[in-house]
Amino acid sequence: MARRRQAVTIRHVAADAGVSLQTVSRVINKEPNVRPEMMARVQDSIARLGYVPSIAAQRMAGSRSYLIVALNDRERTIAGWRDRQGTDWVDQMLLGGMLTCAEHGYRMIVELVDTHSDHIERELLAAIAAIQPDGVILTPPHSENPLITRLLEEHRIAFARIGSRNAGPGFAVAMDEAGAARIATEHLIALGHRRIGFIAGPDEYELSGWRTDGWRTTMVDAGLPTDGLLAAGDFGFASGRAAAAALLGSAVPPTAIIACSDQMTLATLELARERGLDVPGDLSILCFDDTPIVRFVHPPLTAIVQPIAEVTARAVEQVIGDQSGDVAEPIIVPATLAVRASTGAPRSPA
Amino acid sequence: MARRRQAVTIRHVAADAGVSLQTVSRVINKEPNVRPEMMARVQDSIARLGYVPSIAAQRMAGSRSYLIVALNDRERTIAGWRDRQGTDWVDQMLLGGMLTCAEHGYRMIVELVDTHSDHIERELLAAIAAIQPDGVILTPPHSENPLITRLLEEHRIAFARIGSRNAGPGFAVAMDEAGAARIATEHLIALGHRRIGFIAGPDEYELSGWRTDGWRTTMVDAGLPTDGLLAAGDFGFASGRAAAAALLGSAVPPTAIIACSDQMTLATLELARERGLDVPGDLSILCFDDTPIVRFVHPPLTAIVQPIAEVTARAVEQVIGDQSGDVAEPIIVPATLAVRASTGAPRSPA
DNA sequence: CTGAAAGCGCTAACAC
DNA sequence: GTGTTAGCGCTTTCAG
Repeated sequence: MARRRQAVTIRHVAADAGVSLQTVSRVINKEPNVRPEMMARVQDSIARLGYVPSIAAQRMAGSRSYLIVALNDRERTIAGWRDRQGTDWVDQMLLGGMLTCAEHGYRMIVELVDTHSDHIERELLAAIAAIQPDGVILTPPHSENPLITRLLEEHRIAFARIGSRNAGPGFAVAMDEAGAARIATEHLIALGHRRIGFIAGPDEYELSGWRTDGWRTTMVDAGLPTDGLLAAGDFGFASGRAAAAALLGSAVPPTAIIACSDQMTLATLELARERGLDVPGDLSILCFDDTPIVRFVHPPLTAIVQPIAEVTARAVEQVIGDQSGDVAEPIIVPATLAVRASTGAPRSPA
Repeated sequence: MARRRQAVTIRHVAADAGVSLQTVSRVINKEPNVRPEMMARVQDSIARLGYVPSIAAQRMAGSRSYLIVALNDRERTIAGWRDRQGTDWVDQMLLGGMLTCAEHGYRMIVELVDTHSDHIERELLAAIAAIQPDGVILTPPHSENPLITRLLEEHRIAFARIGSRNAGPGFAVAMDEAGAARIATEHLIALGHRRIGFIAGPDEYELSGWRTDGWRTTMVDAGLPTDGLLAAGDFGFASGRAAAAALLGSAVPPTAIIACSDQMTLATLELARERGLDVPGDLSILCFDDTPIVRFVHPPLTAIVQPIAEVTARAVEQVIGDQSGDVAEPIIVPATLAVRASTGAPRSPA
């Protein structure tokens, strides 16, 4: 390795433009109180010399590091990568996060830490000490981890909690779960369905409740029944099968089912197929997560598209723009619906 | 934002342990010539105080930045994320890259730059100046971009070229394309196929040639014919369809086809289906890329699994360990085969 | 509005 | 073996 030194530093620029270091610094940081004429001269030198400030030096001198850390759960993230099921949560996070960071001259560093671990505080502190990020983006399940949020708060590092709506330290940025459930339900109602089943997620996740509420409210608003149309799962395949079996086994089974995870939806599809139900003729199926697997199955599933990229982008904006102090309202980003072949009008009007 | 300062610095540690800054520095950097007793004392202080060196300060003082930049093509990467086809190239890169970096106390920063752009040099220089990475991992198509490799070489930054085998500056780390083609071909031969078609990629990509060679050599070694069994595509769906049509339209059509991209393979599958060919009964199909889409299609496709994570891990190791000077041989990582339902014994022995 | 001085946390080079 | 000195590139004071 070469002993590397900055090729062109602020000193070169200052010399070239015939001004002091300080003036160059002011121009770089877009500070006021610089004559346009000076500014132009300095910027010209910067461009000509191809000068770019060293973030290490900037950080050292007490300014920003222009680094944002995206904190992901180690176990979960690695498992997702190893399984290769095509889940692109991280990719969408990068899409929204990196590009937004870049727009503001920042960079994003992905950091994996164990949520369960008792030394999570040490891990986080080490990352903060080493990187000295200007902000941190928390992803589930870190977003709700008080050990983490407290630490960040104490260290006065701006952070956002993705998937969280609770007020509290840091910015909460989440998808509109209830709204998504409403969109899904309304889509089915518009197709003519009246008995719409809902396979909810586990209670541990707050979002499960929001989604269920969204479905229920929409049904009630439309004057439709909800009794016997709600079943709970744990996001896993087996639980989805059981829930679907319960719904389809009732006296007057639903003509459509919304399931809150791709696995539960696939389970529902499998069960429907086994029972000789045509999809969507006999049963419309709607998935609450637009993973690739959901698109390549037959028929391709109508699905709620989670705006991960958008949510992350908003989170980054908040963190970068942090005019700290004001307790911001949670930011809620709307979801959209990808209509595919698994939903259609019920064959026999219910 | 708080004006943040390092909570606990090398100075605190030195004071706590009652030694000089330099001694602490030596311990941190595992330098020799420190008495075990001193070392223990310092390490105790470090642990107790929870000290972690600031990479900014380390870098400033002329040491390493412990940062590795993974340079990806902007357009391509973003398109992949937006399309959401489930391609997990980036994820696999992160899996291999981040974990290997972490093992060595490094961190990986993903950087997107435009290959086509004429200001690519400026973009790269800006990234280098800002981040001052200790190494760079080049991914296709950057790996073969002389503008990039020359720049890196001039700046004496260690780098690896993923997917490249040419000697030259930087470390070349690639999948064993020929070996993969051999594995694929041998798998089909073992099943009893004698007429095995091959849909190659475009010539612009060197790997196309390596794969074709692997197939041809294996066929010849087995005493099997290759005439009329090779067709070329451009990795896209349409070209794959045309190539498959050409192969299947010949006087004695192949009983198996290997296609060099998922799109071309899917095109082959579609064509087979349209022609009423049973897969794998009438036609075995093997894909040269194990993307999620390939796994969820019916039947799931037997596919070559590209060891992206492993390749990236090796690339990072090379870059970090860079004992520069020695022109290292290209590192070739073997591929594996995921056997699924799209390949089987030919119905009628050819 | 601009400049000069001091120092961020750490390591290289040199003393002892 | 260990400590001391000087500075990395930049921004923060504080003067002019």
